[in-house]
Amino acid sequence: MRAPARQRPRQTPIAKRQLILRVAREEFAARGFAGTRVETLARKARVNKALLYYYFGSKLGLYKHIIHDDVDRFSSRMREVAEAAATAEEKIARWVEALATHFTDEPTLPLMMLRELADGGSHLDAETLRELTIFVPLLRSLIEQGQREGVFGQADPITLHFMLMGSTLFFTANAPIRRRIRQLGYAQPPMEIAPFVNHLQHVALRSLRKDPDHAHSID
Amino acid sequence: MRAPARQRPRQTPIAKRQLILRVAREEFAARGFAGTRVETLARKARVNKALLYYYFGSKLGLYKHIIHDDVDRFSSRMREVAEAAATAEEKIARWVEALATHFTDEPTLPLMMLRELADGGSHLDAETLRELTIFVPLLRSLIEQGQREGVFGQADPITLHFMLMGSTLFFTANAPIRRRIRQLGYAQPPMEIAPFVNHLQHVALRSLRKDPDHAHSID
DNA sequence: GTCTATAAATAGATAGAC
DNA sequence: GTCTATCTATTTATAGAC
Repeated sequence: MRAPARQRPRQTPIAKRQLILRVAREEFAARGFAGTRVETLARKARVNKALLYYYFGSKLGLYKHIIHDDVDRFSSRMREVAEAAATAEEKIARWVEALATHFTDEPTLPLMMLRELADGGSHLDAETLRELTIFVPLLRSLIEQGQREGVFGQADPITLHFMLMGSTLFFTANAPIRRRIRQLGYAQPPMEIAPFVNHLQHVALRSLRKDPDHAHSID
Repeated sequence: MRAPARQRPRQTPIAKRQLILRVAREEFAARGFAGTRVETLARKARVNKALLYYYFGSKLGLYKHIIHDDVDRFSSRMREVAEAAATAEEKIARWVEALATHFTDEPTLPLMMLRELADGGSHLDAETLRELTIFVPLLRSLIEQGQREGVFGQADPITLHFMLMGSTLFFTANAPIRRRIRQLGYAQPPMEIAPFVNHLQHVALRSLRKDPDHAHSID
């Protein structure tokens, strides 16, 4: 009778690999590529530096792996929203909601996106870049659906994309700065994202609707 | 008869200091704080590293000096826009225009802002942070002016701020990525900022106007 | 103010044992 | 797969001459 092909160590290899990825995602998001120390990743993941190189080849390889995965999950989620069965108005509202929810669920993503923006996308490979191009076409199809449904007028999907993505990125990533502004007593900026999402949905829908007179609340 | 207190070298001290600042601004914007090498700054400014430490004490001191100055100029410019003599509608349009123009005139600023966002504002001192709090009150006063003029309804200055600043930051900093998307043939995203500004102005004004029926073009 | 030279610490990465 | 030990190149920063 044959023994199992491999004996499992206390912690399975996959788990260690996943642990490295999890720790690295946090660190890269918090400190950026240049600011992250491989030594620190190894220490926090409780593995040796050499294991990290064994799995990912280099610090850069690890970084690219992470950002590719994260962008992939993000674009998949937004694609689902846009391709669901619902009215265009409903889906625009859900789109805004999904942006905010995804950034809340995966708070490292907006930070990585901001860093890539600042770096001119220098760590994004062609495939990752392709995933990032789906947002505008998805919004375009939503606008066209709304036009067919008779509720949307002419609108530019590019402006819409930059408006929704830009403001959500900004609001999400700005949270620590708002917190400090509060602590310093300079102002009382809001910390909750829900009211912001609600406002943004209304602004988006109002900018899209054909006949402003027919505007009605979405909530 | 007394000789001049100091002889001027071929290049005056101030010029060297300014040169260091100029080079450092570019480098910090392009590579971030952690990614910037003091050695590189010295080489590009054609001075010695030691001179940089003589003037600014440390790499961090230099960075803080720059971001403080840049934020200061930015907030001053936006304050001027908001406090000019004009209608609220006109000033909202100018506000959007000024955001875009300033980011175009000083392309390092949006990059620094994105990096600070990602870093949780860790390199922003209290005074710099205070300057950053003026945007929302300025927009609030613009909204109130518009209400007094009978053209604006209820609106949230915070959402407005995040929408305008966020989307302009995003569009501006995104230019290199759009360029690559073009080169790869994935899409033909626009490179010009003018149409984006125009759209954003309209969206902003439409979201602010009291009675959508009275909407009229601003151009 | 400006430089040369260098200290002292740390970086990313690899060799090789197990 | 995982580790210890280590190499080599950089990095920030300073001392001290001019």
